[in-house]
Amino acid sequence: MIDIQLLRNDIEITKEKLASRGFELDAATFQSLENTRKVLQVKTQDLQEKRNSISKEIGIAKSKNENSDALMVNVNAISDDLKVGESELAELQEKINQFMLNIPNIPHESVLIGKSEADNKIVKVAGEPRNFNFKIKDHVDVGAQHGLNFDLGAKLAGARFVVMEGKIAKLHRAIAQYMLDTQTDKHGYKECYTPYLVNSETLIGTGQLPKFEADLFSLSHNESKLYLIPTSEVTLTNFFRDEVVKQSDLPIKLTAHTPCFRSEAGSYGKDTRGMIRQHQFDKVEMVQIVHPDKSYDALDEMVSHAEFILTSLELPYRLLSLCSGDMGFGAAKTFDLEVWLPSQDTYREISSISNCESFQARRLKARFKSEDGKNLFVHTLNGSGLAVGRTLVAIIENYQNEDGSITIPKALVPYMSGTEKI
RNA sequence: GGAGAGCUGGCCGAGUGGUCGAAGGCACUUCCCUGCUAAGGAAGCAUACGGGCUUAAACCUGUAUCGAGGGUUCGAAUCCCUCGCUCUCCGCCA
Repeated sequence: MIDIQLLRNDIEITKEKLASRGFELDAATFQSLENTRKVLQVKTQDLQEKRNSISKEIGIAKSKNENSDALMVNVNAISDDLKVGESELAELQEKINQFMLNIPNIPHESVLIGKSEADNKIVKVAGEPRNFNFKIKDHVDVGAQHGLNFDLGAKLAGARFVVMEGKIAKLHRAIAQYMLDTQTDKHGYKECYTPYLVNSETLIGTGQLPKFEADLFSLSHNESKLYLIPTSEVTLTNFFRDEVVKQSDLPIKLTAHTPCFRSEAGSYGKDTRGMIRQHQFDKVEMVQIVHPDKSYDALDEMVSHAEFILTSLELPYRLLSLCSGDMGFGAAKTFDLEVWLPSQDTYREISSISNCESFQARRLKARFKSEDGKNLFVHTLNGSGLAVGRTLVAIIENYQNEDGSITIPKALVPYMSGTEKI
């Protein structure tokens, strides 16, 4: 959620900034809601004040055994107006709240203005795509003989699900373990295990709801509804919902390896082959909760933490700075890491690292107590470190051999019980 | 699944219809005293959102908040209903 004061004070400037990411702010609606709110709130609070003070007098009168009939008449006279005012005000505030919840974050000033991924800026290209002296296969074909089974996934659950068996399942696990160990032991994140099902408040906190319900899987439980997490950013960041942490506790760095569930509504026909786009995939997520002055340093740091995985796995990649039109709903600035996929002759996203500034914190009421005793919103950041499934794809393709075997990247050999090739 | 107990400020904990945003204690902040440490004394110390004033802050003022939501009442932390969560016992269970 953006700061409502930005709309009260500088709505035209804010509207312009939001337009750069393709969001049209309905300023007229906001201003009319806001004008009504102001009048109604003052009126209602005024009536409440009257009721409270008369009620207090009644209490005093009763305790002295004095007659309070006249006071009762007074207070009854305002009660109808008050009831109407209170309910209208509540309704109006809910409308304003919904309006605010549907506004995306404002891009940081360093973000390039652009419409789509075509306008993203390549910051860095690292590693050399390997020269193959044989006809390469994609990960589906190479993986098939190692236990990567899409037919079985489809049989059990439908399209966009996969079963891994044998060595490929072990490699998948090895990748996740390696990432988790690296982010904890080397980069100082605290390892966490979290629920895979969450309630709607949690998803509102990180911004998936109310706007992106269609992207989520959900299930009903008793009277309520639970959602499968689309990323552990959701659970890790929500640790701090309604919390005030000490300034000295910052920065807080958390990581988790979890499955992620996405309905992929609206991506029909996209990446239908292979495991680039699955309903269920594993990811090692990094989250940082930081002081507002430090969030852009933290962003750079997190990019380097994700890059380290690619570098140490010796996978060619590039780093992109996303333009305003391609960023996610809650992000003020985002870097994507893309890994080289030889079968597609291109780079594909394998990590996305965002600074949400105070956007999520405001929804979450996640604050820290500053040195002068004030409660201020923290800044929240999240990034993949990395997507496990896509890393598996990248390894299968980049490390494939002519005979169909796959060389295990050096960094993963210890996690494969010493196996150097499968 | 059955039975019971509970949920109050950063923490502990009083408060069963009225001057309660909430006693008391701990922690914390400032000051005083004490030639270290310790002890003692005074004051302050929840959050959110409005309105006023203001460049802003400070400040003044109002409203709301005692797990959440609804109800009764002139008035609810306190009474009623629904839900959530925690704990104890029983049953079942990986």
